[in-house]
Amino acid sequence: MSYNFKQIENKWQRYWSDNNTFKVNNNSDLPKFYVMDMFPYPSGAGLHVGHPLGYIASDIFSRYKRLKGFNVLHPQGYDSFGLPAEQYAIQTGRHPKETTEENISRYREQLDRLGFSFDWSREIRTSNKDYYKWTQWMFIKLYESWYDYEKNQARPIKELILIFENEGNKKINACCDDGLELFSSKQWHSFSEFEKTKILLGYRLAFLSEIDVNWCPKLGTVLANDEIIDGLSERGGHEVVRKKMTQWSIRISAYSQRLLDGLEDIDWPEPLKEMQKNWIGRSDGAMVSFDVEKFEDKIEVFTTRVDTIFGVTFMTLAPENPLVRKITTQENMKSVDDYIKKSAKRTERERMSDVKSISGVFTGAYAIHPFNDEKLPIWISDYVLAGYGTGAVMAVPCGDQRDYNFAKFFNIPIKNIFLDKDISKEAFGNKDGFVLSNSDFLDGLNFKDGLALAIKKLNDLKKGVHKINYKLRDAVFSRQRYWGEPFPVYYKNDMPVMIEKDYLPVTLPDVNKYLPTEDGKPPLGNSDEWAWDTVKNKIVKNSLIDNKTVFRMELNTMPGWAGSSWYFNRYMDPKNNTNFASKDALNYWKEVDVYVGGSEHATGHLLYSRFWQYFLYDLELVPVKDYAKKLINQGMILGNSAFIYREVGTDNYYSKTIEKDVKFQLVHVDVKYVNTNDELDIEGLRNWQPQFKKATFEKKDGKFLVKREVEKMSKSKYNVINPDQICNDYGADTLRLYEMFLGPIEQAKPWNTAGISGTFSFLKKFWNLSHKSGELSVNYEKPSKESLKILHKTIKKVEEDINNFSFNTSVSAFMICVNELTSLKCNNAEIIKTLTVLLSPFAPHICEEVWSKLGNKESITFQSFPLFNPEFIKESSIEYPVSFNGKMKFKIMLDSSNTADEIKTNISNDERLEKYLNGREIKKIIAVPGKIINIVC
RNA sequence: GCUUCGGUGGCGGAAUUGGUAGACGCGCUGGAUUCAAAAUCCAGUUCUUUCGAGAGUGUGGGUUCGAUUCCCACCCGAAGUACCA
Repeated sequence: MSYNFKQIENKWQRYWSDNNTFKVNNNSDLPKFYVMDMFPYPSGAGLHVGHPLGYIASDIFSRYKRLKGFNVLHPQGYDSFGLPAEQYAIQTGRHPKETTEENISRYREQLDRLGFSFDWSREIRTSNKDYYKWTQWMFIKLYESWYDYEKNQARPIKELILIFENEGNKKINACCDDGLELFSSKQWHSFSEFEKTKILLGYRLAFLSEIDVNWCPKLGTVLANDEIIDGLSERGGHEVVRKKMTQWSIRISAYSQRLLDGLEDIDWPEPLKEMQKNWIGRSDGAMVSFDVEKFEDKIEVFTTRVDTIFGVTFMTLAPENPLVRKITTQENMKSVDDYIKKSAKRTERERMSDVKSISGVFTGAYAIHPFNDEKLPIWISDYVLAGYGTGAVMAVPCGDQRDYNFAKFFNIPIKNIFLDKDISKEAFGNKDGFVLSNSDFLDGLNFKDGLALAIKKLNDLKKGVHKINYKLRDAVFSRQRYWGEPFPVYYKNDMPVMIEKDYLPVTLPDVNKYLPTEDGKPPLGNSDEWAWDTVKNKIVKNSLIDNKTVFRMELNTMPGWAGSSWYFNRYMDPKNNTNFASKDALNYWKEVDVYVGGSEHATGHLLYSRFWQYFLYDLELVPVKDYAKKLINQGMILGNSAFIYREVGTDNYYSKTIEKDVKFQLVHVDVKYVNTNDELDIEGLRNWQPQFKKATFEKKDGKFLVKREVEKMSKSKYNVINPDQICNDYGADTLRLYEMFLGPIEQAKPWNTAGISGTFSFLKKFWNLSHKSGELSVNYEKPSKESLKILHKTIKKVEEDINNFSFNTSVSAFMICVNELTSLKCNNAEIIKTLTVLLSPFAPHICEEVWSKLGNKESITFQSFPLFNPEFIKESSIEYPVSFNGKMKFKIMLDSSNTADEIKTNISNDERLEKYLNGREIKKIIAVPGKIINIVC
């Protein structure tokens, strides 16, 4: 029997599990190395071949680092709270906990078949109460902290209270923008407890406030900005509308600048950093204050172009701006009111899809230009966003295309402040290549100087300041869902109170149904045991609420990103019950050295978790600021979908490229009924779905061909390839190698099962190096020079490639190596032993088998990675290509130790030179030792 | 629109600081083995060709003895983002 992958893989998977081979200790003299994958959400569909791509890469790297003598932490867990389990619960009434557990065990089975070296003793699940106890604890920490903009870090709220008691909030507010009303220390002391609580909420990092949220009626919950794609919910693609609600938020905006700066210190993919930069959206500009005629109120605007301030001809407010109703004149009230109502009704999606049409109304009020006291009409329009800046803009039609279009549409004057620039057709929006004119004291200046002078003058008048604005919004932290972490919060006089740490976790109550209550409360409102007894310090029946000792609990739960924002710290010490991780464990493992996962989390998890770690770092709860030094984004493996042509309204299907004068529509068919030549198994299809049972299929030239298209791999597209199937047919080692061989790890690439035979036969050839007719057959003599050369060439290449995460080229290197050794008929034990260790990170099962057959008792896991010896690949003579003017003509054998001059002398003596010179004169000979000779003529 | 990444055979993809373009694998063609098939092995496989050679890495230009690689302009594709003032 030759290479029996089934038996081998079973044997070694059992061996690793029985011997706890991959269990890792927190106490070790070895240097540490931490390799982590983004933990999966255990969905009901199970894994397809795309999922393990990143896990295979990280596993190869982990196994490589073990061979290199590191103490490697390579854990895995589950992000097990989330929407799909809850949607399923709504449909079936089954507890999400049950279905989640089933999904997890299916995931585990699939993962185990691939031979990963995870330390499963450290498994974590975000939905376990021992885990979310600490998520709740950290939420309390966020609640009990405020952001000190002067020191630029989070500090305990107790210290803020001390400051308020001593000096009020004057100094604090001076350095932050969303400052609240000023009060003195005396006033602070005079406030009631209720008022104090309310004021403090304005400073806490976790706070409760009434805000505009993205409400998804279909899902019955709010969503964060990153959970909305194209104005529709990421999950399910439902409509999202704006709505005012009282919600928990996290003050991530306080960390905008640090999150931006921190990108410099981490080795993350450039495109991903770019996405985070855009999301944070820093823009440097000024805050300008415009007086409003006949009112005390001022309009604050944010602008990046103060230099164009003399080009302002009107002001525009967002319809939601609270000032609008106040300043609108009587005769304009009706049209303004109608406009506000109309735009409030529009969904985000409508607003977005309707970018081009111009709309707005005049309020009848006027603002006053800060420098020349000109009257500027105040308009409202929904091209101004309430959520960005101050929800108001100073409109400069000559310099901004939107303002320009608006002015043209409503016949508002356009003033040209750019010297000799034509603005009759469009605005001049460039920041360079112009000189200001018509601009009073700014005349003759360029962008940079104009900007500086305008800000200075505004400063003098106390009408404007330099200001940096960020797009990054505070993150909404409440979800109206069941399957998430409950808040450790109860309400006393409608003000939130945190449940003390000693009584955590606050466990999720059971409910009889998972939908919102009749009166629209979140699902937790269905529980009749969700009240907090402040005497017994435990959850009690709702009927006991008396608002004296028993209080109502928070009904919302936390969002999916809560649990995933800190899980990398928990792996270090996952069973700790007195702390989220011990100081010793945190100090030993510090941070993740290599983090592998998809770039789709760029502006979600990967931003939130950075923020969360900064916060923990500020409170000195973790020893490092950045939790992941290096990040690798694995690309998606795409499916190769199959379609057949159906005549619209009939059950007639046609082969591809058939010519028929009828209307076709494309119908997905399961790829398992299509062979590698794109031919459809019609009989199989008939049994697949009833609609095909009696359908007619018209072939072309005796064949029924499908149309192929590359799409995302998904159950609904019937293009899913299951890794279990591949493991059955070819084995896990082949699958691992093939997934790596497909192409660069970070690139998206289509799956094509046909190509897998290449890696499969590679493993068979590797097996046959040491086996003859099923028996071990090796020689123990001294290895030949040639075989050593092949081996060391491979060691060098493979090690370089692993360090560059270029696994596709290292698989190629192995193939070349085995092919060459095979043609040498090399079955030398020493060579095979070394090669086996080298290959073991990629194909661990077969390597363990060969390794043990060669007489080794220990697992190959902790052997030493082979040392590359350059002596073996040294060549005394090399074939040099000789080219004329860069065109290769012939080859010449020369000594590799020759200097450039010696090479030149040698080439001059070669008789072939004459022939190729063909009478031309040599101008120059370029020789690079070991590489190339070029003759310029 | 903006930002980022990419464009190389029939296909997936290689190519160190600019130095033999197409490694490796799939597919295809021919051959060996076989009663036959599968499996395996060997040879070939960018295109054109008068078999000398010529052209060739999205297009056009530039730098260089020499460009897939560097520079400029453009075309196409993917991802992200968007009335962001």
